Amino acid sequence: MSKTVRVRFAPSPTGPLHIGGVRTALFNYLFAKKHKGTFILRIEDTDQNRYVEGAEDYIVNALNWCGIPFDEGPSATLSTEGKDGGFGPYRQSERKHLYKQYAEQLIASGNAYYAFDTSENLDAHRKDHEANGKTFIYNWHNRLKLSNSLSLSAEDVKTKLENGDNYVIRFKSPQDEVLHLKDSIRGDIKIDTNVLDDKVLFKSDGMPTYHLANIVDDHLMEISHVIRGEEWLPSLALHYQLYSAFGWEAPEFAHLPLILKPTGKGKLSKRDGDKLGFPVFPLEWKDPKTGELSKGYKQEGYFEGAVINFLAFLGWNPGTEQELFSLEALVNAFELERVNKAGARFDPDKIKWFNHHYMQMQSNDSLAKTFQENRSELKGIDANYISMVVGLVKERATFVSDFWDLTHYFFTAPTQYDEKASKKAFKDETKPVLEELVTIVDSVKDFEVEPLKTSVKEWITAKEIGFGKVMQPLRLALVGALQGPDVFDIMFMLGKEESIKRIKKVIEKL
RNA sequence: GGCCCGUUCGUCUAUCGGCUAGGACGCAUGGUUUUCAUCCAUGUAAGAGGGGUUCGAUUCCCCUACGGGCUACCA
Repeated sequence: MSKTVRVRFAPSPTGPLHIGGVRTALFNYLFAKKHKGTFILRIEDTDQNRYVEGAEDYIVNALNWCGIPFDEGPSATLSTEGKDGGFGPYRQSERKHLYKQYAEQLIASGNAYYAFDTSENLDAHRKDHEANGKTFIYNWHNRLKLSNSLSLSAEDVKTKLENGDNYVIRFKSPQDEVLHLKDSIRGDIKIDTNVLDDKVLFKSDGMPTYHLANIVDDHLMEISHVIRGEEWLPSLALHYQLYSAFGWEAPEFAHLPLILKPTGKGKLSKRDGDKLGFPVFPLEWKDPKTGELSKGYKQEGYFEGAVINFLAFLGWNPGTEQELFSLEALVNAFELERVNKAGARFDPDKIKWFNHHYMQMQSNDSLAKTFQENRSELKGIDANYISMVVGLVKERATFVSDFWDLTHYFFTAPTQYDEKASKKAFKDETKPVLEELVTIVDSVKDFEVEPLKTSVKEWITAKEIGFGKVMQPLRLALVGALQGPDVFDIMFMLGKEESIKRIKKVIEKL
């Protein structure tokens, strides 16, 4: 890899960035950083009809949240500022003026031509062919029978253009050639040009299509490696031909495998998330038109490191048995050659597993802070206390949102006791035992975990009461259910007074 | 329909001609925790099918099947 690595992530601002798009961005980022290269964000907004307000901001915010910010990209109104590396602008709509000359250059060199067919006309042809069991391909087979600068006389063409007739510019796909395409992940691919059609390069609305804009921009921005989703593989032949027609050196291509639905057929879509209850977007998204709200990983309580770590392993692996990787570690380990060919199913269980691990790496303080922000019950409670409580339960949690169920009894006394457990633990003989326990607990001068534990245990042993007869009712009195961390940890956190209060409450009931 | 890509445990995957096919998620069982969870241990389960090539194929080639993508003046 001798040349300077410059890669780009080129999404369309047609909505929130899909998790598959995040994966593509991630692989581009990892590759760039691994080779000390540049990661570029380019906004492909050549289709004005599909433009969605806020989508570009969303993309930038999503990349930032994931910790994979771009080095060069559009100057946004947000915190990212402009990051022009001298290759801007980075929005294709702002580069509009550039493309037409390149399309015309192709016409001049005989690689492209004007076409005047209406979409209605073309649709009719397609339907007609389909009805006869044939496939309509706009190429050398029939381009002379259609309305374009190849079939029409020079004068007709001139008149049409001067009259301002609608026209598109199409690539003139060659006849009887075999193209040899290269893909770093898939190896060599051979394509017969006879099955290719004359793709539209320049639209009648004055904008280039993806194909033209993409090639021109990649060349102008000196992109060295194009890493994109597998859905672009069928376009690779056209793109190769475009580079060749311009006389430009093509970058290296790598087509990433797709991310598939957890179950069933097809690639992962927005609906899967709604149906199966997991997000398919990094950040929450509210559709500006319908007002519909889509869940985001961030808001659902996933840690960005966990999401990135999980995504990295969808279609790639380091070849070792290590699975937990920080972003830096991923950068070091990443190799394009180790990317898989086959599509990977999205596994919601696995990403939760990652999240559980990343939870353990978070500091109690930062977890406590989010916890406190998310629960109104915690307003005004000492941050240190919450932090200690979190430390006691975080190993059993996957999300911060699990905390409340796990810890509510640290903040509010139980109002009811688990029915089944009560029947088992609260017996007639429990009352005198608990009464005596109160005096034991009360007598502990240094109310710390160890002295408390020793006093209670010594008492149980000496009186031969039996641990179960004390511990079960005690836990029930404190927690309200038979769950949670060590009872003595809980008592210590609650303090002597509150602990006794809760035990007495049970005594009254018995 | 046409074209292209793919195919190892249920899922993510290792293996670059020598395999008792390894790991992780999930699931199951046991241990720890006098609770629950965590954790630990063990177990469960796989190279689509058929032809070649080879001393030997999960690995290389071909066919079939299946899966996926593309087939717009969308990206």
